[in-house]
Amino acid sequence: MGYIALVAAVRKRPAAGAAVLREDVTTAIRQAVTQELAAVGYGRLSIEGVARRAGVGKTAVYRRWSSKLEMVLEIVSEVASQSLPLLDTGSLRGDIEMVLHVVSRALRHRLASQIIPDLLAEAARNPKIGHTLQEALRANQRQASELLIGRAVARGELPAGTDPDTAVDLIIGPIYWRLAVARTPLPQGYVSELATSVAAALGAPISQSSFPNERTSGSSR
Amino acid sequence: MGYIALVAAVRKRPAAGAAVLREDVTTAIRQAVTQELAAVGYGRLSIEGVARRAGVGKTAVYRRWSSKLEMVLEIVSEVASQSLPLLDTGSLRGDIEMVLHVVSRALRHRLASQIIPDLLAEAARNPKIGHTLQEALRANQRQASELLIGRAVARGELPAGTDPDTAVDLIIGPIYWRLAVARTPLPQGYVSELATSVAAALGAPISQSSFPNERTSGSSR
DNA sequence: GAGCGATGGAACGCTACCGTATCGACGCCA
DNA sequence: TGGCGTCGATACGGTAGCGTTCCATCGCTC
Repeated sequence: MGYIALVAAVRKRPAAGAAVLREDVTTAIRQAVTQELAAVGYGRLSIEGVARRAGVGKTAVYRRWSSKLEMVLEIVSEVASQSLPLLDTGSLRGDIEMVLHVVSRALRHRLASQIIPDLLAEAARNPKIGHTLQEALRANQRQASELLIGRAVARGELPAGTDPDTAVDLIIGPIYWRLAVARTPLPQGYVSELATSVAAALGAPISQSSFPNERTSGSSR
Repeated sequence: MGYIALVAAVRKRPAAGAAVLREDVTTAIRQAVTQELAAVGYGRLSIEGVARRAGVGKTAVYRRWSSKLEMVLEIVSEVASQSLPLLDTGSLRGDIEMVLHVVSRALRHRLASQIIPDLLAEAARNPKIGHTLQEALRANQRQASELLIGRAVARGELPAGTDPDTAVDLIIGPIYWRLAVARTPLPQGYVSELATSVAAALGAPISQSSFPNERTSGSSR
């Protein structure tokens, strides 16, 4: 079924035979899955519920995916693996603000802001989900972070040793907390100010500790 | 039943009559709830599962709470509403590092790191849970933030207008993202460095509009 | 010492889903 | 044009949890 679903997703028809999975049914199911995920979460999501919401028979679902896990993984990983563009704005602060805008727009969408935390929580207890999200999101993220930081280093805005993982924490953490966890509305100018703060945070690691503190021993690069 | 549960929770005995809710049974149920929450999440948590895990009859559970929602709310809000001490370390950076240590220790506990994101995700779709967590966590948080920032302002480390909510985002966001979302292990010295970065972030908000981009490297202290 | 009432256990009828099977209808492909 | 295979529908037996009820037991309070 992984095969069949793939074929449908890619919008090609099977080479031989006839009578083909209908594209519109597949689309309806996909939509229903995302809506059900937002409404009841992964834990409570049921095949019957999805079929009901999509207005199709259970058969149509089982013909495409063999289990709820497989179905959800295929659908969300497709959405999650899109990479963001990452234009070069000319400054670290500008780059960060751009990323924050993109992320905040995404997290303000009702479906996304319910589905993402739910799946991340589920990932903590289901290794397969964890692995898939890891692949889809983290790799992407790290790549983006390295690009963004590489630029800043080239510009002389950051020291060469800056850790991309920590940078992701500093950039994504606050906006994610605000929108997906605390769910507090953003005041005017919030993203812009946050960008400034985060840029300052990245620009001033280690530098000021007057104590004999340990340094980051791990993660080279 | 709220009454009976309350009585048991407060560890007082009913004034009249006899034959009382057993404290050890109540404790066993509480433990089972937290374990079930971590294992399967709120969405899949079932009364039967809790009773099974606690080694008690369903009856014992229903005698204390009338529904899974009420049960979970009572149990988690009790745990969540404890406030952290917040010693004055003498500097903003020190205060932040202390908070980060406390938070990171809490989030590294297996149960907490699974239950908290799960409940927060659930809160996004269940108003009662959202409200309870809001009460238990956010109020506490804001108070702590105001205290911490008030001190820094008094020391002259921060300008007077600093927004406590944004401060929470900057302080909690990165460590929460790291531990509860990305679930990446912390390298040596991470918390200390993060504290420095966050202090720098807090020290340089808004400045972007008025001042020509000061880089906070040697500013504080 | 008496009895109230909580205890675990078992069973109740009920609902929701599971995953599978079978049906006639019909559209697409060879 | 023929037939393959998907379509929605419906039904299947099975599992799980719901919330309630009844039970004999036994510890605590008076």
